[in-house]
Amino acid sequence: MTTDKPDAARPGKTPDASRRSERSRRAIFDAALALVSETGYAKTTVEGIAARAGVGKQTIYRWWPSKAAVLLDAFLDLAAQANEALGRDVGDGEGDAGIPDTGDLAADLRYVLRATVDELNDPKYDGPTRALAAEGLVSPDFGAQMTELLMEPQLAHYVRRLEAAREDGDIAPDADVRIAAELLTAPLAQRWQYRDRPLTHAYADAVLTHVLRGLSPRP
Amino acid sequence: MTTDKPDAARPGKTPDASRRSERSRRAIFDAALALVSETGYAKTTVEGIAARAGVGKQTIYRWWPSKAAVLLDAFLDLAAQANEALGRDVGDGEGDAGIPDTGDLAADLRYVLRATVDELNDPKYDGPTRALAAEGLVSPDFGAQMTELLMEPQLAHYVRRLEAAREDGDIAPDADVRIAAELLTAPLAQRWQYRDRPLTHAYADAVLTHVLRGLSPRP
Amino acid sequence: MTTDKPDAARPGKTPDASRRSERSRRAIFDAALALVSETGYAKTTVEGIAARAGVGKQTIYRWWPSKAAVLLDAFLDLAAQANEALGRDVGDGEGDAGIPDTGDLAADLRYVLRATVDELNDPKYDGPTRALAAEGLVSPDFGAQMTELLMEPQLAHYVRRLEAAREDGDIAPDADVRIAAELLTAPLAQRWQYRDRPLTHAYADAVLTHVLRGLSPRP
Amino acid sequence: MTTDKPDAARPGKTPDASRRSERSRRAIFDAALALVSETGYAKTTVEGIAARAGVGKQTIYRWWPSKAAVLLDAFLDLAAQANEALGRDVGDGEGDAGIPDTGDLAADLRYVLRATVDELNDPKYDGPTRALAAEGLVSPDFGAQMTELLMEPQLAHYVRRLEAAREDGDIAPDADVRIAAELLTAPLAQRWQYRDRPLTHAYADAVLTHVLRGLSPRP
DNA sequence: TCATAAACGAGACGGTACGTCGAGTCTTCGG
DNA sequence: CCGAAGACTCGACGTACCGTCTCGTTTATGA
Repeated sequence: MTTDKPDAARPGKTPDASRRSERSRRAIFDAALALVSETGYAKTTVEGIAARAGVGKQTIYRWWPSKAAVLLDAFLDLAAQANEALGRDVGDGEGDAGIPDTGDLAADLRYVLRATVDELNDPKYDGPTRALAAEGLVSPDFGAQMTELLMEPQLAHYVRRLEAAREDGDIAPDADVRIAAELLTAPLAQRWQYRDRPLTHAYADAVLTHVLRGLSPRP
Repeated sequence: MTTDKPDAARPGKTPDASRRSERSRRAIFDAALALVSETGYAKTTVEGIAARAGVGKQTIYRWWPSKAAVLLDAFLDLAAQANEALGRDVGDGEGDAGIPDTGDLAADLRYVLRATVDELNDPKYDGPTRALAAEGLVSPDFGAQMTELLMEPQLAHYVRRLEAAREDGDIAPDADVRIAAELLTAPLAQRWQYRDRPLTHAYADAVLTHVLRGLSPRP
Repeated sequence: MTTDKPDAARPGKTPDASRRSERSRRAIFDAALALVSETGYAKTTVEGIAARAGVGKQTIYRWWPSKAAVLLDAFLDLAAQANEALGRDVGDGEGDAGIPDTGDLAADLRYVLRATVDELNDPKYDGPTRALAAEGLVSPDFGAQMTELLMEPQLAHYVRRLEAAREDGDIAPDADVRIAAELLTAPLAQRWQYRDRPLTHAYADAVLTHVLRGLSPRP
Repeated sequence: MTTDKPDAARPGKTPDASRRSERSRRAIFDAALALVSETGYAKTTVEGIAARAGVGKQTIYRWWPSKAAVLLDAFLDLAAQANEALGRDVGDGEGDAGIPDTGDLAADLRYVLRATVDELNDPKYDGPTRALAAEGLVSPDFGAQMTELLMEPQLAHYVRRLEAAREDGDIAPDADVRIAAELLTAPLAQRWQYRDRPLTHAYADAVLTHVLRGLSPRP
């Protein structure tokens, strides 16, 4: 779930992960998220995180290669905690619970899309999310990690639910579920990114309606 | 077309735009774009741009408030040049030509979507575009400017073409053309951003197909 | 007189000395000397000097290669000022005034040796002098500079005065004036260095007596 | 002979000296001397010594308060070994053997002064000696220890030999033997320190000649 | 047509943060 | 149960850029 695997990834001496201070790790995550929320990503410095966490700078550089990596880990940790709190921690600990399948495709998707909207609007997530997205846009390696750890798992849930729907005959047999998933999520992300129009439940519902219309089986 | 309007916007003494050196302006744009392409946005510095352009640092700070603003202007300038080269410089110089209306909605949209794909895949645009998007994600003011100057005009073209189609009866009268426009462009942007799947003409066509199916008038 | 000649000595870009801020230079000297006196050399940091002088660290590193070099310059400056204050600024500005020649060798030497004792006992000079001597002991290049700029000129004065005395027949014609000069100064320096016995005028006089006895012309 | 007496000197828990590893002690001395000789005092670090000695850092800090103290001990140990090798280890283990008294004062002094010159020129001793002297110059406590343990015993030998000579009538009865001792040793130390002129047997002989001339009894 | 005021190149300045190094302390584990 | 190993906090290092501020040097009107 985490990214701090310097085992073989980074050059130089490899620190002994078994001796790592969990106390410091937590403090660093808390400090990083707090600072990004309070002052924005650009003004958040490694030095600041260390000071706020009551930790030596070296303890950060020992375990992460960059500010962005710290934040990604902190964010993943946050997400993991959230899932755990939901009592839905299933399977291999990968966390996310998937999309419910009540038999009513529209209702199920509406539920998760609205949840996504709420999350994107939550200031607690907004700052860090923007920071990560920005970093991922600009640095390919980091972006690859984000896509793999955050984005694709998310899309996979949609794909699975849509596949189930296709088997149930709820959507056209020739529909491309991957594309359908992207049609559902991308517009929300774009509104969030552009910031010029409100990102609301109503908007999510409208997107859903249009997409489902295109997926419905022909008579 | 450009953003350098310190006339009333910035505090302090206003430089006399009429005496501005066009030579320096061009050199700064070229240097900025080159450096972003070559070394990435993060490693591009104002000092570096100035050195490469053979220009004093102050000449940059005199006309732009930040590295991002320079790049945005450089990018807009690049786009303007591209449009001019196409011989389509119409109207007030806003440049973009809009979406052709041949009567065949699918064909028209396919054309522009494919062009968008090509542009996103062009390394000349990729670096600066990512840099700008990243900056916009993280700094609201800058993002607002980007949305207003780059994104919304783009979406507006889709909206206009789709409205025309609706009047022609090519799509359902109750379709929300704004949402339709977002459904068309957002998935492409997302693929470009995620970087884990190829962004191809075929993909654009598939997205188009799915969206149009949802828009088609009911019999 | 000063050491800051990066013209050809240091690698990288050479700063333009003509644009140098005299204000900063003075502030750095003052801060450096004050800190060394107050807290000792080891606890004096470049960062501390910069802060105390109200100067950016880079402004120090731009002009000096190390803490020790700053201090050497500060010290030379101090000495130059002292000489200037004495109204004895003669010749090429090298400052030092030489040893008086009243015709009475013993009296002349006693005068300067006692002055040296006073200087070594002056807390204002003690700290910086020890710091410089320590640095010179350990780093050959720096030591060479010190010897050349501080020590040898000093010895040269004694040598000149002794040569005059030899010509006057005040000391044996076969006496080695260089060695005599070293015999006069080295014991004082050693007492100062060892710190376990007081360095007094009486001591200087006693050394002088013994040395002169060895130099006196045989009857 | 050694300095490691944390018994009452240092705060905190006193380690049990009886269980101390002689193996580690030796390894630390060897490593310290080797590193100082090879890379200089400033670049020698406690971490480096520990690594080279195959010893934990704590094992050094348990027994010595500072890098300089380690080196002083190592140096004293080296000197003790040298004396032992000469088979002259007499008395309380203080080591040094004193100056021979063959009846020929000049010859005896020449012998030890030349030996001193050789020692100062020996690269094995040069590095550590400079390091210790530098530290002693700058930190009074350490300097006091050095003076007491290294310098004064040395001078005492000269004083004793000169007193014997005075009793034998070889030098003037009113000569100050302490000052004479300093006149003999200080110039050598100074040449070694200044490094700009060769420190040779001839130089030692010349110093000796001048000093003895001053000491000789008046006819 | 030239005087003069501006924009310009250059780059030193006071700062902030970087990423690294070592000091000295504290904890864990193996012989 | 000592000692190697090494992670920890702390603080300074020397570097890179930031954005501001002079410096002469063009340059391009407008008197």
